[in-house]
Amino acid sequence: MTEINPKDPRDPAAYERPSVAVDLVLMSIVDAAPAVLVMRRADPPFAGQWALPGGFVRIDESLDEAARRILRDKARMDGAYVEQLYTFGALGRDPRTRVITTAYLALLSADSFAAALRAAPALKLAKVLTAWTGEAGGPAGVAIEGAAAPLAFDHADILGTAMLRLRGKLDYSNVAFALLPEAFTLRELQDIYEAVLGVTLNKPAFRRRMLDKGWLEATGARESGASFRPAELFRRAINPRQ
Amino acid sequence: MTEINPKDPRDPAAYERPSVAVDLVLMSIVDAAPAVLVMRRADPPFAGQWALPGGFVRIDESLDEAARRILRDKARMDGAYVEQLYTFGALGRDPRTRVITTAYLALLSADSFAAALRAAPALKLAKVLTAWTGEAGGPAGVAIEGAAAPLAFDHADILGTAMLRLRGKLDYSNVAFALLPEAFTLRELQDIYEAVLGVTLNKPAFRRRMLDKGWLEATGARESGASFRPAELFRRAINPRQ
DNA sequence: GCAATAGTGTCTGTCAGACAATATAGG
DNA sequence: CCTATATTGTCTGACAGACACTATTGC
Repeated sequence: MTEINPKDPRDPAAYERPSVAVDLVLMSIVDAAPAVLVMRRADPPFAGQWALPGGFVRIDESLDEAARRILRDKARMDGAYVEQLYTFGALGRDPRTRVITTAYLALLSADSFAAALRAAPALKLAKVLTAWTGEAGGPAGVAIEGAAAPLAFDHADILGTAMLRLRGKLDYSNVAFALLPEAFTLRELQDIYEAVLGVTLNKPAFRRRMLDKGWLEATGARESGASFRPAELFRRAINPRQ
Repeated sequence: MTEINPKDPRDPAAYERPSVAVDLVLMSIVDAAPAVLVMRRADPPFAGQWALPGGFVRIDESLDEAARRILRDKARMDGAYVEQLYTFGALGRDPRTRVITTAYLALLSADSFAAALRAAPALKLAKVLTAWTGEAGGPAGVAIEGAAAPLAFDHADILGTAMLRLRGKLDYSNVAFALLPEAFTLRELQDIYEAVLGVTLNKPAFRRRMLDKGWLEATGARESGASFRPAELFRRAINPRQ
């Protein structure tokens, strides 16, 4: 279908084209630890291994649309927080043929995460294994049902990049809210920060800092069910002042 | 050459493939203002308009290699600081055919910038026009020889993304050094920060902060040629403590 | 000595960490 | 009242901004 004419470097049709895919890093914080949704590969290459959900980009959809479609089809999910992460274009990353993949990062609340696991049986929860070795970043492994499992392709690199991005954005943006349900307590918000950053934070200071940012709005409601003083529930402010 | 078989969603060959390109944002700070190198397009689409240097990714090179090759071929430059910026995959961004482009950001010193302009006559210096409208970001225009000029394709979006990335990384990384020559004064370093952030900074505080970070190393040498007290020259520390 | 910029000292307000004290739900 | 956690108050040290002061070069 495509005639290769290597004579004209300005003509897009003069180049053999790579396949372009989108892979999703569906992350949440479960039991105070980062977790990601993976699927077991049925076919070669890497048959039997775990991989991030993904798919090829169609010729009539944008990259963002492809990410949304795969989120919908493979995780039965709509309306999550999604942002482009990085594009992986090394030569040997897919042994079949040349595949360039643009990874997207989606952040889900623990509730949405559980809902996706119920709605899409092919998905499996994997805990992210991160050696917090300084700023290096590097690839991140996963553990499934307690046992370390290798990831297919370069998906460990993708996951490592996702963890770095998430850590980096916590400080200066409000992505943390994407990992929480509509209403949440300050303790739950702090748990998110501590799980992602891998540190323990000072409670009064954290409280002050968050309230001063103006990102939060009191709902007036309180937690229920605990046998001690219930915490106040907050939500994301409608008009956050920057 | 490629047989389309839409029946098997797992087969890369089952999808019509987009063209994949790489575009470079070659940035520097010239006369205390952000500047970028552009080329005038000779052929349609957007013939006569200005565009970022770029090219199609070959089937036997990685994305990073393609960026380096284009840097070498179009800007006659080697060894600059280069990082991947973002991948632009909207549907109509190239009127000829489906082209997905991965943009790379390269940071150059004013000296390297001038050298590239001399070595590659097709390149032209363009001043970046940024309306510092809050955090929005948005597209950024350019001015060439004092007159505003439209950019081809979605290159204004790419440039806007580059400016945002540069601004964001100044605070927590040492990218500023990539915009300076080997040896530089603290005033020159501060000029970089002020030009990129669009603010004026306090001199003693800036000095303290930079020296405390441990990224700098005194060379022992001093500026020369000025008719006033010469400033001490620093270089990037070999073993920066984080 | 003069001009112009480099570099330093000091005060002050802001803010995060530490830690203690108080508040409040269920039992 | 007791337990466990939420929420608040206060002290303190680190640090950035402001601003004045001293240092040094060419002329």
